[in-house]
Amino acid sequence: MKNMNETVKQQFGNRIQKMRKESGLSQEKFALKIEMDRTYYASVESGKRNVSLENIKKIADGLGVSLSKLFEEF
Amino acid sequence: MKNMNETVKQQFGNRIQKMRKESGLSQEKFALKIEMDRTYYASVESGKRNVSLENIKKIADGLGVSLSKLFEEF
DNA sequence: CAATATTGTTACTTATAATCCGTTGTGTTT
DNA sequence: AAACACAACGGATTATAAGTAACAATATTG
Repeated sequence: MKNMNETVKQQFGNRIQKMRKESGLSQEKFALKIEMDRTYYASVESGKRNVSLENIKKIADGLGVSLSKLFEEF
Repeated sequence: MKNMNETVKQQFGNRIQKMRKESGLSQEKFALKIEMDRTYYASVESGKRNVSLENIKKIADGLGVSLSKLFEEF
């Protein structure tokens, strides 16, 4: 089993950071794209936020992936 | 595309309701199992709540499925 | 080096998620 | 009918997610 010691918040943050980087956008550009505050998005990426379903959806949409894709290794 | 007019909250509520019913547990029994308030869980199922990642995870665990499975049609 | 872009963090307010109490309605079983 | 199980709803309170601002720290580029 992977990521046994990581919280789901940290797993989620790591996952979206990886995908955002692959998209070539900075945190700021990405946050702007999905109409989310840059510092808030940064704290989500760093695993500090217990983000809600609607914001999870916003992020998935911004990354251009489905929720199942976003969570595929969870 | 399915569920074009449904909000993600409604989709999520419908999805977990279907899976919870398949498990044979009542809302109350399931809520007790995952240590969540019965009335709160009911409102999540009815699509009224913007539930957070940690509670999404709790529900997935209670249903015995991964997050990717939970979101597989999203 | 300086200048710029990008990310990190702290602290704060406000919006709302989450919890808790009860009540109401509906179906079904006896 | 009563008794029971289950689900839907309301209101009030508490906990915390969401959103914002200022500034620090760390790359990256010229």
